[in-house]
Amino acid sequence: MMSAYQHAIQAVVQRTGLTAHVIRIWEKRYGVVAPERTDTNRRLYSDEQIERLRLLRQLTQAGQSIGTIATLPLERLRQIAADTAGPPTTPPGRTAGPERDPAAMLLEAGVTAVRELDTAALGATLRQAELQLGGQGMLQRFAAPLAQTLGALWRDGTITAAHEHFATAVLRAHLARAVGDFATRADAPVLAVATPVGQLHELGALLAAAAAANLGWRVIYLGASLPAAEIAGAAVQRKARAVALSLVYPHDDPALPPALELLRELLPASTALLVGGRAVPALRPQLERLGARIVVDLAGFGAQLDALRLERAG
Amino acid sequence: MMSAYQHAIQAVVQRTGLTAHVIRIWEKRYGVVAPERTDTNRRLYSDEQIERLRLLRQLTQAGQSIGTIATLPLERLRQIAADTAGPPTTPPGRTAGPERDPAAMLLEAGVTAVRELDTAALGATLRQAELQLGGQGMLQRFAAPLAQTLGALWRDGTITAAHEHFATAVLRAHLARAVGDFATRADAPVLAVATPVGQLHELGALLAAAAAANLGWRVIYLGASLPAAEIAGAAVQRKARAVALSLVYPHDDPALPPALELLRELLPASTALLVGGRAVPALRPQLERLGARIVVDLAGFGAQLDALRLERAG
DNA sequence: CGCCCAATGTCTATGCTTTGTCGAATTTAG
DNA sequence: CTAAATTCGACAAAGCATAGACATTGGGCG
Repeated sequence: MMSAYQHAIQAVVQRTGLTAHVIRIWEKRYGVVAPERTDTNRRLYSDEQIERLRLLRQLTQAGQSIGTIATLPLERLRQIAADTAGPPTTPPGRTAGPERDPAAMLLEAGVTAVRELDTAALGATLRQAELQLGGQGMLQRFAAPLAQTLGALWRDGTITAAHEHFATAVLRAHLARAVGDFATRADAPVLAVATPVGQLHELGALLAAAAAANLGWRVIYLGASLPAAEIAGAAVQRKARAVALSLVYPHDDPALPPALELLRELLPASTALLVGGRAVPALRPQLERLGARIVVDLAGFGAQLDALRLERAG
Repeated sequence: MMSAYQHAIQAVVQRTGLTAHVIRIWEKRYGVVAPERTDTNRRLYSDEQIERLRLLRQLTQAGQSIGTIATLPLERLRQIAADTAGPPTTPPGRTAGPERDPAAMLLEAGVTAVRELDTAALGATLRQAELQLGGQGMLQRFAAPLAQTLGALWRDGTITAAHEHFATAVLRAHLARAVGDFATRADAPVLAVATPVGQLHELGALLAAAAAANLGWRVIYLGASLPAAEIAGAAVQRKARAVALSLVYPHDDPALPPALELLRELLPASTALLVGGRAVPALRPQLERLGARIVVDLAGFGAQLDALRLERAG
């Protein structure tokens, strides 16, 4: 998703919740963005421009007037969004270090904060990551790798379950905030995200939830370890277009296959089933039989969501 | 930071909870603030002015008269607000609302949002509660009762586990944000919050964590279902002054008493053990023998924390 | 004790600004 | 060929500002 691929205006509409009319008039009146054009004069937006529009919408909904924020640079918008949401007392004072890869440095800082069980430091690092990398960037280049790294450190005993729980709690808070912040359009498709019974690791599910929200879906995040019937019930109640599951550990829980079976059975055929996580390879035959869509990483997940949207739209 | 950015009046309305009318009339009658103006005469407020207005609103709601505090310097307002917020915020004067209790209405809205799995609505209600009731008020009069209510509705089958998980996830995000955002002093005492193995309900623990953060503690939130050794390890690593446990369900887990025993044994004597939750009565004899401090509600929890602080300080 | 007034929040009326929406005429995609 | 995008112009809804009226409340004071 961080590709240089250019999006048509309709995609921007879906991701931002703005109408095409508003996007064009903002461009005309305030010079909000200057999209590329095709040979035939269609607008083509970059990911960065989309993020900018998304922030502008978020801020105008928070009471800022479009006329005055329209021309501010992207980082400024991110910053204003950050302290408009949070308390005014936010003096992070942290300065970016040397030149190296920002994501790598942030990761290092994150791991250190987790080792030291330092809530404030981890929170600051997350905010920093969002500021420097943007929404999707924070997810794909910071949060997801951090979760991976912590999982590895936990398995080899370098950190304890307490550290892992701690990190989960803090990450959770930030990711969940992202899910809620994206005030999407009322007609956006609905996605339910959960983890089946016995699957206690919920970071993957949260990453998926945040990524989907970022793509303009309305997300119902149900948390970890839910019975299939409950997941299906929620999905049906909200007429979800899709259900996303994260399967991480244990890989070989005997309760898992029947739960998946039951879930697919209880869901209407029009509701897609997306499954991702470290435990997926072992279940591949069953998943394919059930018609589940297998997700390999966050970028792939985004692609699947886009595809789903088109299927239904067409 | 160099936030020289100026906000439109609508943003001030959303961030202070005042109406535009009141903001203007306060300016006119008392010279509360002197916002910049645009070329077209619109008001532009700085972050500092917004903070001032927010404090003024908070104080007038606590019974102060606007006329007498309108012109006080910002420093003084902060100071008064800090004093006023000290005890459980019970505005002495105008307690009897002309309409119904605002907390009750918010609760109703919250329950409805949960029933409908509406992330945005629940988030909005939470923000509303924080604005109307203040930090501690939101916790004691909204979040805690909401958790109670949802627990009851779940036990009698009115809502499903999915609803409960959903609500937990959203509440978690908001409460955890409160934990992380509080800019606490580096010398504040440390509190570790968790739930022992087998105890999956973490809302109580989160409420405790948020309340403690609100009172100026540095909180390490470890989440649910952690082995005693892990909890103790984290507490020792960070030299926690106290460990808070929330015990809700099951009441009669046979693994619980030994876990508590072990935890107390692993913790240094200087670390207090605070225990609360619905499962506490059944364990009272053991808890008393262990010297644990029993917490009955959030207000009591706050009192215990204050006491702990004094003990060590004095 | 009762009356009046100062304090304070709410509401209306009027004139500008700002901002979102719509329609029409064309062009392009699929 | 139908659906969607583009530009341009016009329009209407909502928001903001000023001034002033009005309702309520809580004392202060005769």
